[in-house]
Amino acid sequence: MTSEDPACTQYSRLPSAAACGPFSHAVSRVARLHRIAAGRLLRAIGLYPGQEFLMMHLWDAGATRQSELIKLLELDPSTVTKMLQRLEQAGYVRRSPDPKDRRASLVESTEDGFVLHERVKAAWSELEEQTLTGLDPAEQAELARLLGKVEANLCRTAGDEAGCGK
Amino acid sequence: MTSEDPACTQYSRLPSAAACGPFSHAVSRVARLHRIAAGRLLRAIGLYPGQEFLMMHLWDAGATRQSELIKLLELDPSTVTKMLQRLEQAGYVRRSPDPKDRRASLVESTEDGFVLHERVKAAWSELEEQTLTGLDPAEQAELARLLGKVEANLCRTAGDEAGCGK
DNA sequence: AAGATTACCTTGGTCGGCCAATTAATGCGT
DNA sequence: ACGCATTAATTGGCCGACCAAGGTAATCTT
Repeated sequence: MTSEDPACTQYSRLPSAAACGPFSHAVSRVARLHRIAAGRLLRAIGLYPGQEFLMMHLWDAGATRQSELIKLLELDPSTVTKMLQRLEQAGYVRRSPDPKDRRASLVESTEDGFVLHERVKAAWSELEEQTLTGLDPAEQAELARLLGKVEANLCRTAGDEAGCGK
Repeated sequence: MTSEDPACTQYSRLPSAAACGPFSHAVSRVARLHRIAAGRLLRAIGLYPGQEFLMMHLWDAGATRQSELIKLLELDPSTVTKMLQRLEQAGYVRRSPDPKDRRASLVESTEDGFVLHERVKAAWSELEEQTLTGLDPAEQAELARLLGKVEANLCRTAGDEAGCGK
């Protein structure tokens, strides 16, 4: 293990990226690391990053219309379709046609799916702890506040074209 | 300032995700929105999100060994390979065998690639502005500091297994 | 010098995510 | 009632990103 390039936190010799948009750069890096951490934790319980959100909604709300999931997760319809196909094949999810609307389909967690609930909660707690280690409550609150502002910013600029605003 | 969260984030009726890991959830959302914003800006100039980092390094440092790019970008080797294949086919990048090491290959930006430089810088400035709108300098500094801590956290937990800490 | 190890890159597979275009069902307007 | 727009979901294509395996070249070991 050579410690040649502590690539994680060296802003010393960053490329133009840092000069152009240090925050965007930081956000990208944190996002990637966070995703990796989530992926590692979720893999152990048989899910891929992204799927846990969908399952959480299902655990939370029971049978849900697919279009509702799309709105809730703010994802592309095709993304949800494929995710559901995989989750269904994995046995964590069941889809049935909505009797009220024959073009819609209702999604719900299977028994196997519910089994994951506790493990996913544990994994997320672990992830949360990994993320926030060393941040005192005041810092956490400030981070939450600032992330909220950034999210609102990005959401607004994204919203004028495609549906972010629920 | 409280949970008046406009449109995008209704923390009021969030699923278990928020209860389990509000920060992880926020990070995921910000990451996704940020990526979307970047994608929208980059698309207009012929790049996909992620490629701009690679090009920036090339513009910055000239001909670079592929393995160096992998270390710099902290990406999987196969990711870089495929990205380069696409960038090469798009005409933005040129690869040549390294005379010093016949298994390595040197990557450099083409003329067409350099043309993108200014536009990418502009796009990133725009992205940075979109991200940080409404944050005063003190908030920006605090956000940078906190993101740095989070990054270090995630980097550390990622490092004990695979290649973040090099 | 021959063999084992490591480094560099590629291929093939999987997933999340997007867009564009399609089909099917519902609803609305006249 | 009929036609037309809207909504629900799917398919196919593309890209970023990961892992697992593989092949070749350089280097270290013996």
